[in-house]
Amino acid sequence: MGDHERLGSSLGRHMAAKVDLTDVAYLEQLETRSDVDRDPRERTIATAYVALVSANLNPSIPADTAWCHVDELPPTAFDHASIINSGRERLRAKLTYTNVGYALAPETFTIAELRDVYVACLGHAISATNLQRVLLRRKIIKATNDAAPPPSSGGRPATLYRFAERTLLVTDPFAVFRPPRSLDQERST
Amino acid sequence: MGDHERLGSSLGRHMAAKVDLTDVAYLEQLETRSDVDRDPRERTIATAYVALVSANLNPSIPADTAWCHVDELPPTAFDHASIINSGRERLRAKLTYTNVGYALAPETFTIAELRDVYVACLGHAISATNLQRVLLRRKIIKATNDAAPPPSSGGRPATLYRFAERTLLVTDPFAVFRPPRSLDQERST
DNA sequence: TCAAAAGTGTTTATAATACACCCATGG
DNA sequence: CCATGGGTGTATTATAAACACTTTTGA
Repeated sequence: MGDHERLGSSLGRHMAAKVDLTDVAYLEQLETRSDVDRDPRERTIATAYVALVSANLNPSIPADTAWCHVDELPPTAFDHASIINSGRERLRAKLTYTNVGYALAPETFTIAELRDVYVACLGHAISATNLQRVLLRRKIIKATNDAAPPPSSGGRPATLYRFAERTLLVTDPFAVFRPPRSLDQERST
Repeated sequence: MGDHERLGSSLGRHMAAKVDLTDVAYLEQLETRSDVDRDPRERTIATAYVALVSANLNPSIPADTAWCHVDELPPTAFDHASIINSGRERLRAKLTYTNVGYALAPETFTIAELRDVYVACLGHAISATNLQRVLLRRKIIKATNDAAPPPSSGGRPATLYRFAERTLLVTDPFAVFRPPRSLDQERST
């Protein structure tokens, strides 16, 4: 890292240089690991980040690098597996109470495509029907006037949707212990 | 920090030495700040932690240190205000989906006492009635057979409660996008 | 006209909030 | 017996999951 650089921007520079990942749509610091023996060769401290890129991009990567499905990761050195797991948990949580999905989806997409992205992140099946309802109710996505052509096997054309905002918004801040509804809010309902 | 020490244990050592805070019930890493000019004197990187202690403790602290209500903090140097705010948000969120309150409450307590702790953390009013219901339903707290004596002004004695577990448990992992209920789980209901 | 895929209508379940009311105590 | 707080019963509201059914397309 350069002496006059922040950790985040340093990371962006390295990713662009090494793996051609110039279109990181969302970057979030995960955690700093300081275990004395995380690397047996020498004392290191590592600050990990989560970087999200659109699922339709396929940036060229060097021969010693590869894309992996989280459930099929090769064995990793040191505490890397634990860090990856921690990152996935963070993403899983954020998908449920923010609009962070915008960073994983292309500009426009069908609900089925978005469902696949969510399934990959969450690790369990979810229905396109309910995904659509939830995201529409929260006004996280909205329908465009376009539709995707059906596959050659036939089928109804799928409406294309887009994310309403492409910056992080917390849409469900209070799961419980909500502050009492103020009179202002009551009037607006 | 010692060369052979983790960040967390180093922190514990410093807090015990400087502010007599030996009974930290919960410690969690918050974030690492690396802004180039966070300290104008020299380039520093700071990893911040959130430490929770029981609200009934009142450890002795040196003259240059003081307990402050979050809403009445004195002006702070560098990016400290922003870090403190970030820590409070973290605590607020964790109180809503984990049992982390155990780290802020004494062994036994009345619902009214616990309510005051929650109010201080969340920053808005919550009713003792609803707090009790939610925490009981989630099995985060349970009633003891004891009761606290009423104040001299009279009143019904308050049941004393305790936290069921005193280690971190995530009680509400899936706000939405829950995995489909398996047949196993269905049988057990 | 049938299969495939998308989307809607409607029911059900769950969890939290709101609030009226009852209980137990000290003076 | 009344003021003071604690606690319970119950209605309301909000949100999401489940699933049957309808729509729109290609062959």
